[in-house]
Amino acid sequence: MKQMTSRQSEILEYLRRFIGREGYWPSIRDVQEHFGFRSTNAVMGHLRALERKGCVSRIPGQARTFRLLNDDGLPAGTIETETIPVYGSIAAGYPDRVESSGEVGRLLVDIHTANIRRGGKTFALKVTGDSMIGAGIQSGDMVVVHPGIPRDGDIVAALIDGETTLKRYVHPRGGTPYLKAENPSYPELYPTTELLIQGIGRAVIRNL
Amino acid sequence: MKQMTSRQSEILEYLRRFIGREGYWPSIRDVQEHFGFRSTNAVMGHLRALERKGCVSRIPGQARTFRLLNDDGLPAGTIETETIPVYGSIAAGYPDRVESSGEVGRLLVDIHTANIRRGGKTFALKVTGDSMIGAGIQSGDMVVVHPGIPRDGDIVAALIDGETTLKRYVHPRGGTPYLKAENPSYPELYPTTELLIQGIGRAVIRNL
DNA sequence: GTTATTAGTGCTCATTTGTTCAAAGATTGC
DNA sequence: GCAATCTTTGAACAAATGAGCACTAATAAC
Repeated sequence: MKQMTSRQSEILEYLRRFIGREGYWPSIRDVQEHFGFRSTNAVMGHLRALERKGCVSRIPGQARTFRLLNDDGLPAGTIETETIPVYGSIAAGYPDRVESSGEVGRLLVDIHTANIRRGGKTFALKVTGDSMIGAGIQSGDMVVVHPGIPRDGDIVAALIDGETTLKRYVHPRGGTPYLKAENPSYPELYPTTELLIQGIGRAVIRNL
Repeated sequence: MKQMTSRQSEILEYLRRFIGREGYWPSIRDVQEHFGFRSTNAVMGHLRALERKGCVSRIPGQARTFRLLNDDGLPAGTIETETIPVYGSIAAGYPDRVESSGEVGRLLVDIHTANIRRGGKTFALKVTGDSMIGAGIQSGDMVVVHPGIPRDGDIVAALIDGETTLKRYVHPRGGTPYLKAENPSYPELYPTTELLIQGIGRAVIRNL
């Protein structure tokens, strides 16, 4: 992004605050009035400059149609976030994202914090039991889970006998994969009928 | 929120998607065109209904000025979030929120997930060491910390000898408070000169 | 049947709003 | 000093846009 004059930053900042506060964009005359200009053209000049410098984009001729752009020229103001449904337990198959059956809440986090990619069918589970205590996952913790193919050592949400459990996925070279609890008092789980991995654990969130 | 007809939900959903996709609100005629109405008044009718039912609010006579409301009648679409600075370590006193000295990143989470209140001087610490391993807090975890007065049993970020440590705060009835690690190989820490509590741990976030 | 609600058409109108032309003062760099 | 850019004024215009009136049709409620 090119160098901006102080006046131009002021205008940009006003736009940012306005949309944040009101939820819609200001009109040219809203900007004019706020800065005390006696002509709308003062605003126009600055907007042209901001557009030229790639900070803002607009739809010509249409009212209150701004877009804030960042350095890459992509729509900004939006740290990439995801709204993730939280399930207490999952019965079978992938949980339907729209359906709220068993959904006990939602969490909104940015994708870096949750360690996920966008647009996936990410979901979260509320952990019960102490089988993963050795990995620092306690009862009541929330685990963010992303569908995918697990690798040896990943913590996964797996479906065994119609119920979801959180375990470590172990896949020895040349052997068959199994599940391992991180607690000496729990046995290893070898797949009897099938081993359905619902997702790979990406993050743990705990409220203290 | 009162009962909505299916058509009204369609309109509402279109508004939601439009602002999410384009970043600005549609005009009445944008809505008209999308639904194939032959009159703008069809849209007006639905908008009046949505306003009456408290789903949407608008500024009369002004272009593209919507506000989505949720059940309480408060502006929606905005789950309350906080952008929290992450520090690797904190030297002394409260970290300056604006200053990025020692700031190693930021995380954006909704206030329920992070278990915090709005507007506070919340910050996060990247944990090093294994002194809290017994409480399920490992090296590399992020701990969200909120300033306040700790109670017995809280996990706190405390300043001891010019360095910040994460420990459990113990305050026996009638005694002096001290800090306790959740790891048998660490000793209890009794305040020698002073015990400055920088904040109370509210949440733990770990990337797997 | 009557009444109320929802869903629409068709048209007109007034205002909001973006845009343009012409011009001038201030500031900076050469 | 002079050119270039930034900043602002002032007036006028045309398109975009919300809003109102009259009327029709379907559906459900009483």
